[in-house]
Amino acid sequence: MSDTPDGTVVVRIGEVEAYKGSDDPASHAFRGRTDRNGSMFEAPGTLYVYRSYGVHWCANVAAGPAGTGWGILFRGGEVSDGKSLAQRRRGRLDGLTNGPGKLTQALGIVGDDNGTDLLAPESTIRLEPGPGPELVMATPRIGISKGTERPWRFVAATGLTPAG
DNA sequence: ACTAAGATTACCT
DNA sequence: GGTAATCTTAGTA
Repeated sequence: MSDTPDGTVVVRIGEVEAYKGSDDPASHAFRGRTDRNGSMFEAPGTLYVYRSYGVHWCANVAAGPAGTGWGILFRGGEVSDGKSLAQRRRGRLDGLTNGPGKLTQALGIVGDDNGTDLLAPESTIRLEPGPGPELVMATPRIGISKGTERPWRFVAATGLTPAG
């Protein structure tokens, strides 16, 4: 209910995927640093934004020591504040953050935001700590053809396991 | 220089 | 279930 008046969208991230740089054939950083993936090689906390399928923006955070190219892709979450702004950005009322491109659009992140320090208090785009999930489910990552044997997609859950 | 393949989404039948 | 949209990198010539 408490939409922030200054136009802020807050999302509780509930689904991520890990990409381990040169050790991970599914990673954009597997073959080393390029113009596109450079920010993933910066200090941990640096935002890496890439154009997906030539159409959507997807957002990651550099998550390893500088130079490693390790990163975390934000895939989904729940809007906890600023829902009306997220709806306006998405152009619809539902399905606001259930996918990497959708989540990024709901947060208003675009290519120009690539390289932002998500841990700096003055950044307009920030990553902040919050209460952890009750349960984390690990599954293979979505939409990749290599490295599928690694269960590096992590989904927040509560209550009982899928098996019951 | 040219072609193929993507860490996806929305809209069509 | 199928497909268009259309940017970047890698592989081939």
